[in-house]
Amino acid sequence: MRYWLMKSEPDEFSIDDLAAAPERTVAWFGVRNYQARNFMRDQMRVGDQVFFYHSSCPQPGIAGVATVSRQAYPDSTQFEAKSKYFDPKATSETPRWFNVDVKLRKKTRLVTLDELRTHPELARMVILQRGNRLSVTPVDPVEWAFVLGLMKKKAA
DNA sequence: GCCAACGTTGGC
DNA sequence: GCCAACGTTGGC
Repeated sequence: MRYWLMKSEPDEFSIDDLAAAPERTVAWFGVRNYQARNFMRDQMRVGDQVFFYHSSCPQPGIAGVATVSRQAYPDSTQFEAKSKYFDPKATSETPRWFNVDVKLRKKTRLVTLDELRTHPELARMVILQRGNRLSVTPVDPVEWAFVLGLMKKKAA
């Protein structure tokens, strides 16, 4: 089993939206970056654990824990001409973009980006590296456990 | 709204 | 296959 961090802009889709979704599950469509796609398509398996991260918002940070509930399959929005995720080069025979389904396990307190940065144990987290823009990144098991510990504490 | 970082595109 | 131009991300 692997650990991941997945970014979402709360204006688009927040942890509360996930909590309110049917089955507390959502198709993680719209990823249009090859590296992120490859993580989803080639490495994510049902049962993998996911940090749900709020980006591009006043308080960026990890807002909850989710799990991969369905293995990668073609992202349907790539075929929808009116979608902003439409890809004219994709066909149903040779889809280009894939997504997994993600199910909420629990909303947690917001562990902010600022707070993550204060811990030397997390200095190597991909999300904390300068210039990092990947929306799907692997999380080291030791880092995962450390962040879970932070979630149980009060905000710093 | 700025801008650093980085991915993609397309001319050659 | 190089690389300049352009687009996007995302923290600040």
